[in-house]
Order: sequence, then C-alpha cells, then structure tokens
Amino acid sequence: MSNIREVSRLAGVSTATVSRALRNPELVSKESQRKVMEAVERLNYRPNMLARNFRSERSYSIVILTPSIASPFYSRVTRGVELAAQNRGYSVLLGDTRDSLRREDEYIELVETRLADGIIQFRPSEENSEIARRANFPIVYACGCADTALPSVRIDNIEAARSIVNYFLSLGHRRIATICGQPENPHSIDRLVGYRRALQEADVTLDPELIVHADDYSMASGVKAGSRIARLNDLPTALFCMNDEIAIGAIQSLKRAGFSVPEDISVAGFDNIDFARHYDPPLTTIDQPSDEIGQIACNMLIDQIEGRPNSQNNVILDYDLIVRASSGTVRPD
Amino acid sequence: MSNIREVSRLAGVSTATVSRALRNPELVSKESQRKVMEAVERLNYRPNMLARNFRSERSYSIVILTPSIASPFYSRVTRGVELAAQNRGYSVLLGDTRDSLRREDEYIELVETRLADGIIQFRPSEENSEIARRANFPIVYACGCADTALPSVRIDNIEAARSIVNYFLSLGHRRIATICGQPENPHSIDRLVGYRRALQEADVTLDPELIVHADDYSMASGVKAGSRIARLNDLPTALFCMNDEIAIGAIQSLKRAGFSVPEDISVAGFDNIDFARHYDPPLTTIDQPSDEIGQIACNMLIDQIEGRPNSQNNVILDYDLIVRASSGTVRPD
DNA sequence: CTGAAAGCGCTTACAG
DNA sequence: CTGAAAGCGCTTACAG
Repeated sequence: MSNIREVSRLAGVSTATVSRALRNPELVSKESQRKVMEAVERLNYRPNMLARNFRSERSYSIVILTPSIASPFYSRVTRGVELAAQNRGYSVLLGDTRDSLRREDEYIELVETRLADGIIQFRPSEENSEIARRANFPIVYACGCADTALPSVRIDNIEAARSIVNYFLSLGHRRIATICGQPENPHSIDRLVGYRRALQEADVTLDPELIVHADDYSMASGVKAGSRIARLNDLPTALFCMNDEIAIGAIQSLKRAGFSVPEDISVAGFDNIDFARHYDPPLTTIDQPSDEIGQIACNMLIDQIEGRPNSQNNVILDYDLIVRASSGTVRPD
Repeated sequence: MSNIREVSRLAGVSTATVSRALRNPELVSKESQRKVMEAVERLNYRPNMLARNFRSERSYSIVILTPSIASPFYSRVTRGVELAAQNRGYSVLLGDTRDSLRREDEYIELVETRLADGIIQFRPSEENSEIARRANFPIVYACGCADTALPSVRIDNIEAARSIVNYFLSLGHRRIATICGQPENPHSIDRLVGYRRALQEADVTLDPELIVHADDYSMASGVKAGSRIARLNDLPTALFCMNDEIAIGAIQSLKRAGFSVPEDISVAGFDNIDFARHYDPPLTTIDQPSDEIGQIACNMLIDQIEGRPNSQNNVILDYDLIVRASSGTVRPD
C-alpha cells in the first residue's frame, strides 16, 4: 500500500501539498494539483482513512439504533438514513438493539470511543435510556413522539390516530375498538390519546372493553389480540390497530373466527408497510413518509456533527390516510 | 477527553503498561492491572478507537452489501450478521446497493481505504461485479448460488426448488407453472434447473407457457406475473414462485381473477418471510435458515480477516419445506 | 513484568 | 501557493 510520502516524492512536492491537493484543491496551484493527481494515478494511491479519521478526530460514521432491523417500517427509515449519509460522505453503522438496553449501551460505546460521530435513535422512548442520561453527543430521534429538548423528526401520532377514528366515525361506525402495543410504549400512548379524543369529540362513550393491548407490535401479537376482539360478546364494527403488523394478525384471527373484513368489521393499521396494499383485504392505514423521516434525521444529525446551525429542532412531517378495502361503511344491523 | 498518558500518570506506570493492561491483561502484573483500572475508573477514560484502529491497521468493521435493506429476507440475514459481528467485537456498515454497481463500488471503496476489513456480499452474482475483479480482500458470499472460489454460505437452491415441485407432483399435480425472477438472476437460474429436473424425472412434458419471468422479486412484479398466469387458457393446477413476495402478489392476482387458492390452484413461495404464515391463505414455502446464514458468513469473514484457517470454504445449509394452506391436492377435473 | 522510544499516515498552524 | 515540522493517541519491538 502506498502512502502520502511516496506520492509526494513521485510528484516532487511536499506531503502537505499532497494532502491539500486531495482534500482542499482550492489551496493548491493547478500545476501542483496536476502533478499530485498524476502520481496518485500511477501509484494507485488510496488514502488511509484510518489515519485521516484519527488525525481529524472524526469517524465520518453514524450509528442507527433500531429495535429491529427486520421491521418493515424501520428498515425503510433506515434506507432513507443510509441514502442521505452516503450523499454526505458518511457511513452507517447498524445497531440492532433487539429492545435490549445492554445492547443499546454497547452501541453508545461506539460514540464514546470515537468510532461514531453521532446517533439516530428510532426507539420512541427516552425514559430509562442510557442515551438520555449521557447524551452529550450529537443525537436525533426519528419516528418518536412528543417533542423533546433533543432534535427529532416524526409525524403527529395523536392527530394521525384521530384522523383514522374520525374516518371510521364518518362511515357511521360508533363501536370502534383499538389494539395498542404495550401500555408504556410512547406510540401506543400517543395514538391512544388520538383515539380517545376523536371518540369524545363525537360524543361516543368509551368502552374500556374495546381497548386491547398487544404484547408487542408483531403479527403474532396481532393474532392473539385479534382473537380477543373476535370473542367479544358484541363485536365492534371497526378496529384501529396501531401498526400494520398487528392489523394483519388481527384480520387473520377475525377471518378464522368466521368474520368478514370489512363486511362484519372494518380494520385499519398504521405505517403503510409494503404488505399493506397486498394483503387480503388491502389495508386501510396511515402512510408515514419513512424515507423522508430517515433522510431528514440523517441530515439534521450531520449538521449537528459538523456544527452547522439547525433551523429547526423538532420536525413534524405530514402523514396520509390511505383508504383501502379493509374498511367500509358500518354494517346495517 | 482523557488519554492514555493521563491514565499512566495517575496510575504511576508507563503508557505501555496501560495499553497492555487494557488489551492484554495477561502481560501485566496484578498490581499494575489494579492501578490502571483504578485510574481508568477515576478519569472515566475511554480509549480512542480511532487511534487504536489506525495503529493496528484494522477498522474492526465489515460491510454488508445488500440489494435492499428493506427486503424481508435479506434483513433477517443481516440480523444474523450483526449478531455475530457484535459478539466478536466488530461493527457492521450498511451497504444498500439498490442494485447499482456504482453504489456497490462506493462501498468497496470503504475496504480499499481501510474503513472496513472485509465484505459480506448478498447479491448472488459475481458476474460484472467490481468485487470479483478486485477481490483481493476478505469477502464472503451469503445466500448465493453455485460454489465459487471465494467463500460462501448458502442453501442448495436447485434441490430446494426440486423438492417443492416434487411435493406438488406427490399431490397429483402435473400442470405446474413457475414464476421466476429476471432470467439472468442466479437464483432464478438455479431454481429453474430444479423445477425442470423434477418435472423431467416425473416424465412431465415441459410447457414453456408455464414458465413466466417477473421483472424482479417484488410483490408488485408478482401481481403482474400472476395476472399472466390467470389469463392462460388452461390454468395450471400448481404454481411455484421463486420467492414469497412474488407468491403473495401472484395470489392477489389469482384471487382477483376469481380463482381460489388452493382449490383452483396451489401456490408455493420461497424464503419463508414472516408474512408467509400470516397471508391468506398461509403460504407453503421453503424455509431458509436466514439467521444462521448470516452468522456463519460473518464468522467466516472474521476468521479470514484475522488469518485463522477456515475448515470449510463453501458451506451449504439445510432448508425446510413448510407446508401451509396455500397448497393442496389437485382439483378433480 | 516494565519502560523509553519509535512510529503508524495523515493534517495543519506557522513561516516564508 | 508551498514546505518543514509537530503532533494526533495509541501499540509494540526492544532492552532490561
């Protein structure tokens, strides 16, 4: 492997000039530039980025902390992050925390030991988070909930949930159930607020029996929760699930129990993952701008790392209500 | 940020001893070890990994080259890689190539500039690949096809495809269609060999009309290809799709065309993504040990990086045929 | 088991 | 616009 000294010798200039020609060509004469490039070419020189990073005290890497890289929704946000990072010359380190604080800690370690310049956190909660305690490094929360002192990019979960329930109400539904994630999950909390608010505004009495908590946001949990809905004495006419996986699992249970969607019960999800449009029936859901969330979060983080002033600290993006065949007007009794 | 010199001063030993105590405690006396640890504690010292990596000419990072991070199958393999990497003290850099050779090149750059120690390549083809040309660095092919001179971890795609078609044959099917990916895609090539072989062995004449090529491995392409199947004059009684996404899209088209699965036509996929079991009908498919593929590939790569002898160069893992409700005995004519 | 010292390959403040 | 030189924070061969 050739180094900068060999290049400087071959080009007949100093190593300083080589370094400048490579990183700040505007500081160097055309002639020097030409000689350096020629030498670089002839030696097939590649700069040792390990040295460069060490010298400049930057890793040019960021860490993504995701509860699961295999999540259809988060993996799309990740794609957005990766695209923006590559455009700005940064690499993305994958931090699959599997909801374990220990694993999360090991990734925070990367920033503390300089192997990463900052973190994008997908997990919506700051509570109990080592990050919150130690956050003296660049960080951006993506897909989170309420505004924090720390930078964030997200949609308004309360409003999005409210718009789904309002949509059900507009179809004549009054008995509207919901399947949340874990009670302490911030997404569940926010979306439940939206659910409650819409019903209150429509003067529909809340029936606690219609609020079911799933164990997590997986399809398997959706199946379990859905079968609880199916066993209710008086089946609700509509069901709002707090993500698409739960909705898919719930629909599977409802169908198995002999109900038709949407004839017996309308169902909606949240996120608009790729499968939503291909399910049977295709799923009514909230489309989150996942790619955009990722890109904006990444650019905000890199701005922070590079010390550029950020115009906004908490970015809230628009969502779309996507109506598909899993929902319809209330069945006549 | 404190450095090794401050630690050595506080501990009353040399920087060499601090370095040894931290990386090779067995080279250091118990007493020195204790003093160093105490100083580390008091200063809350974290080693600068940028310096360590530079010095040791290792990045302790590997790159994953994946056609799409958002693919349900590849993201599970990625999870396996990430788990094994973390266990061995390596980080994983995400390389979403989006099937672009230019983007792939930019990630190979990471190895050439020392920011990564090796590559795990998911794309099955070596053809036209910059990697194949330049491959003078540690690399492992995961989920690929035929054996290569380079290390690889995979299942036997030919056999897996053959076992699906044999299963259809055992149910009495004779008119068995298939939807492949692009004709030049190695997975398509191998699985088509298996399809042909099974039919030939059963003395079933190949009907070229029953071999349909999708534009890619997406659900949208499955929808398109499925509608071509649905328009055939004589509907096949079974359909083997070369991945689960295509199968899901195809089933959607078949249902829209008024056919029942499996009553009118049995359908099988490939990969056993999470959605397979939750689709309607649940999908018969080939289960690939995705997590294991990722973990083994990662360990092979790190062995290569660290210069450990590898017992095996081409690892072939077992697959499982998972029978679910999307397939059944041939319909009586 | 320990320390003094060289050096990894760059970047950059300084002087010209 | 350019070069000589210092130095980033470690690791490790060497000598003791």
